[in-house]
Amino acid sequence: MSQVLEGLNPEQLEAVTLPHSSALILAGAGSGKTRVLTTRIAWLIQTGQVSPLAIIAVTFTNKAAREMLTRISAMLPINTRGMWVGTFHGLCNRMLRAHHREAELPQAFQILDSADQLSMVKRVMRGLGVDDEKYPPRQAQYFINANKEEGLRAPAVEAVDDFSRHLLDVYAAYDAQCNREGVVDFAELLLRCFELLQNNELLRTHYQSRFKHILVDEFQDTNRLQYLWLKLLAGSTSTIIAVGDDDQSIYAFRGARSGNMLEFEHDFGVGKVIKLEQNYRSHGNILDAANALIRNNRARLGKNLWTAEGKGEPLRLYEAATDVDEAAYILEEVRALQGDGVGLSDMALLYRSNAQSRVLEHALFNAAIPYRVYGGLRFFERQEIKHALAYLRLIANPEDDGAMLRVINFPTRGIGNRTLEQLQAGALNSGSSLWHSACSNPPAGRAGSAIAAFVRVIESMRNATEGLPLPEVVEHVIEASGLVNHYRKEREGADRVENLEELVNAAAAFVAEEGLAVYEADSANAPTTNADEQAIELEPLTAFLAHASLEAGENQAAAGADALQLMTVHSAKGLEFHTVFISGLEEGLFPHENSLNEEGGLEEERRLMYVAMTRARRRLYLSHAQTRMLHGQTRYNVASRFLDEVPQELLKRLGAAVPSLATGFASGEVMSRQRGKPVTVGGFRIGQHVLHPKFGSGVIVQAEGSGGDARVQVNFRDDGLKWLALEYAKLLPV
DNA sequence: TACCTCCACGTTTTT
DNA sequence: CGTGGAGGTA
Repeated sequence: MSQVLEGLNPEQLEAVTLPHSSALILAGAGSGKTRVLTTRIAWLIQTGQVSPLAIIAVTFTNKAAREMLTRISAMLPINTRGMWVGTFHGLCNRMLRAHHREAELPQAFQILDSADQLSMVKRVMRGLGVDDEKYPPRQAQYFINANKEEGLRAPAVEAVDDFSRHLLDVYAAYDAQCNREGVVDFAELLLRCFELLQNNELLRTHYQSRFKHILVDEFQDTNRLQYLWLKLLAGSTSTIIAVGDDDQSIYAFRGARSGNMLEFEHDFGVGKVIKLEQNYRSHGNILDAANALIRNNRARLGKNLWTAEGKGEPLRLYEAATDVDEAAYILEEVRALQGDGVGLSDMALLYRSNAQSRVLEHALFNAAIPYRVYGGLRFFERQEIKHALAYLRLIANPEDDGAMLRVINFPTRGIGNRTLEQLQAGALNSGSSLWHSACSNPPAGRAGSAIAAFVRVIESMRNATEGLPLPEVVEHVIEASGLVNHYRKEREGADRVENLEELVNAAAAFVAEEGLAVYEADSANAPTTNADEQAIELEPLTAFLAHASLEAGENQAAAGADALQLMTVHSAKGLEFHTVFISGLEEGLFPHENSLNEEGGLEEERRLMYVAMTRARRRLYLSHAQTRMLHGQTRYNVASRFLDEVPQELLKRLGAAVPSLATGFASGEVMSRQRGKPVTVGGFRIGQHVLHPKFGSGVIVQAEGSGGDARVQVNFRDDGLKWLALEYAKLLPV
């Protein structure tokens, strides 16, 4: 028996050693799914069943892909280079580079990130003369992506009304412009790759027979197009091992369809679904609470986590008077835990939406507790970095109008809007790129010479960097472009200069580490029907630019000392901590009010809560505030319904159980206590919890009038905000 | 061209 | 309340 199998539980073992048939593995939180995936790969190879070249493993994030490669390397003394392990986008990129001609792309095609895509959409809309008031570019961008992710090109989409007809025009023109410039967006990577396999039988059968084993992580997050791509790649001879957890599907809002799991079972004739239900992360009480909560969802495949460990501590529920009070409480507990030896970085402070972090950060900052907020700007998304990349893109491909527009006047060179308009008109007239138009028929006069100067800058950069190693190319460009000089002169530019220098290091690291290897790997001994695949020799610069687009860098503030982890529940997925604080558990916030009108919205919110709870290993805090400042006004919120769905015997209640004027309305009283004493209207006061025969329970948020005209606004847990006349409404104080 | 003021807006996010 | 984008002015 192979030693990689040691220590697996029966279900894990079954999943790892499945025969060559497609399977669905329902893997709960903390059940060792990554271990199962990597061990299966190791087992397949070690037992000599398949060559590493016959395996393709797909993930959603680069982090997950790296983790997988690291673990495989630890188990097997082989070079993992020939193995295709990566994200959907990364793998499609790899395939498209190898077969760029068949895909009708330049080999050095550039990848647009969301921001690049948006500016392209804006540009196209301006060209078409579409009113961007009536058709917000963001919406057009969403429209394009949503359709691509359904596998639909513009001509395949049916226009149902005038509005969608306009958006379709934009979609078509946008695609045409991308083709002209030789650029692709994220969704295009997948769609183009899908179409490549669909239209080219030779390539399709080649890859279908090569990749005998397809393994997919986080399968519940696949969208329509990703599923179609997988299906096409599998053909009739390959098998797919799909690992996922429908209870952790929290990305429906961006097109993920956990329904793909059911469809997969059907399409691939999956007989038995393997369930990994033993949890190796959390104590029993935490799991019992999470299980009880998620049982309230109807749309489930069904699964119940258990642990061999003890029940552990009860969950702690804190009811705070205000958001500030909530923060103060959390801070106190963090300090106490720190005293007990729990590291700050082993504690996470979670919230539903980013706006909630401010109050928490403020409190932490004042208390001088180190913290780290996830979800800020990432390295390759920074302004100065994008500028530098735009120069590099222009060197690699002068047809790239987006790059040209970004830097033609940055640093400023006296090329204003007027000149730019002339240039764009010229390009539009001749149907060519801006660069071409700038070279062949530049505008007359001063503007013309400014443009000629810019053209010379780019050309001399291209000449000077030809044949240089990548880091030196980058170094030359950040200097010769004038970027470094520009930011040196700026007041707050020091950080930006530093980042530009860091870009040189990033390029050096890229060359030294993986970098190009991925593109070269196949040449060794891949059985191939295609000459291209054997000789992928990508320019280092092109590869680096693709890397920059596909991996925007760490999604967090600078790593470093031991720090408390602050993040949204979404970004916490996949992580675990000794202690987890889930804050803002209030109706309207979590579940978020916007979700209540959406089909399946509440269930997605509940899965989100489930994900949040299952992050905790040992201790879980749940908290809510009666009063919270949001969008500049004080809101009174009822406790989240999710708190009622947790068995009460698992909870230890702390804090104010009953709202009281003394503690409860530090900020509310500014409004309600105008003349030294609390305003009461017909025996009710603002912030009071009430019961209505039809609408159920709620909280009084505002009041106006008096006597017979007295009206109060109540925030009902189920029906939202309503104005009620006290004379008629049968309100009961709670 | 740079700065400033005003206004609108305000889930979740990876590639 | 805070931010970010747009538009206007020096």
